[in-house]
Amino acid sequence: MNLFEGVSTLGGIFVDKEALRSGYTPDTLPHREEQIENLVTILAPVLRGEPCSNVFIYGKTGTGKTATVKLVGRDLSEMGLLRGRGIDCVYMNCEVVDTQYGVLANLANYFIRTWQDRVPFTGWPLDKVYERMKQTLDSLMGTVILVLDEVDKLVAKSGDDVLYQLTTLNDDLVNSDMTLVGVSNDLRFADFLDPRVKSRLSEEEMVFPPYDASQLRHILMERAQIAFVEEALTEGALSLCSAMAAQEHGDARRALTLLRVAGEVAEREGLEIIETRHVRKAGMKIETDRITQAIKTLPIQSKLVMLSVVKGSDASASRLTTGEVYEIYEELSSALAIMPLTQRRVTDLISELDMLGLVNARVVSKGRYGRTREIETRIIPDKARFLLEEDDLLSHLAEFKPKVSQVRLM
DNA sequence: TGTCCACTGGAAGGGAGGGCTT
DNA sequence: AAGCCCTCCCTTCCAGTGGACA
Repeated sequence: MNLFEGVSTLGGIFVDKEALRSGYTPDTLPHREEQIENLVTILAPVLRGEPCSNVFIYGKTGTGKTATVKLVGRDLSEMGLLRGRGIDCVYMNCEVVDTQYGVLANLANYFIRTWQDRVPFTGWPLDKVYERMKQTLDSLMGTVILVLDEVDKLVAKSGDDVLYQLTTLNDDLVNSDMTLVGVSNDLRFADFLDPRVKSRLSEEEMVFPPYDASQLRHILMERAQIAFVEEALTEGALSLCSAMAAQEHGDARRALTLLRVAGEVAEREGLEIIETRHVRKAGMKIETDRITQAIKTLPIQSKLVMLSVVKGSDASASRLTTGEVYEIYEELSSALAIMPLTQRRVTDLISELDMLGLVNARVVSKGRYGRTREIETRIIPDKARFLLEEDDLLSHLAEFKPKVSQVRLM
């Protein structure tokens, strides 16, 4: 008997699952008509071969910023083609490309077709990369719209030098011109920029408000029609999805993921209909998957710090201070015979764990007894321990009890 | 009101690792 | 092979800080 004999050839619940994924760009974006029109007006001069203003777009995650920019970019390039104007829309996510070198090299490589001419991912001096990028763009004799998504991540990591370079690029270009579209979900981001960069980058500003529950419901309904077979989605499940996402600052991306996972859960149960319980299950599954993934992919030192927090909170009811976590960390390091990092570095790792949502760390002042951070795990300790001890190296620490926390118990 | 603790978090810089150029 | 550049991870140094306590 074949192992796949029992698997149905019919799609089950889904017709086109892609419609619920974050990379999908639909043909219409409900409740973003105003923003789309705005962006079209700003970028329209490009079609007449005139320069247009740089744009800065703000809005929380899942408010349709990226989808709007991609949709407008796609139509603009198409219209350019029809009218015989070369318009290229280059999209870059600065969470992935987060260095000056990376942005310049990727921009150049987007247009370079031959391997031997491409900019290597490291190795060249920056001015050489800039020069190659400039030449490449100039040889296009057209317009480039560069979209820098999550641009705040780029600036946080590499400063605003690259933005300055890009905003002044037009002065260096003879045959082509470039327009920058910066996208950020941090509203105060521009305040930290060099004033020259700020004024050049935000010639036009747009703000994307969060969706409310009824708007989310409408968006989900439209996508569900593409994604699911008819009648697969119940009213209750739809409402619950939009309500849950509306609670999380109106995040449409989350709502769509919730719907997709709910569909997968129902499908796995062999059902052809999605009910509210599937949405609830999906909500829990997404969160567990996120945590599992986050812990498993931590570098070893971060895992060790995380384990120190878990072992520390095992032994003590009160929250741990940075100093206590570091003492446990030192013990664990010596048990594994690895060189411990400095406390300074460990504080940074704790901040990273905090940002990943794996621990809670807040700065408190204990007056005479100093200023420190109070740290506690945000995950069920047994679950965290289980995931951490899956690491070969850390599995040796399963029975290890730190001395420090034993002292604290008395 | 001033002191002092236990850090926080910024800045600078070292060095390993990846890759290019000559 | 030597010299250079950039990024990443880390250390070292140190000014700054909130609030309990004397």
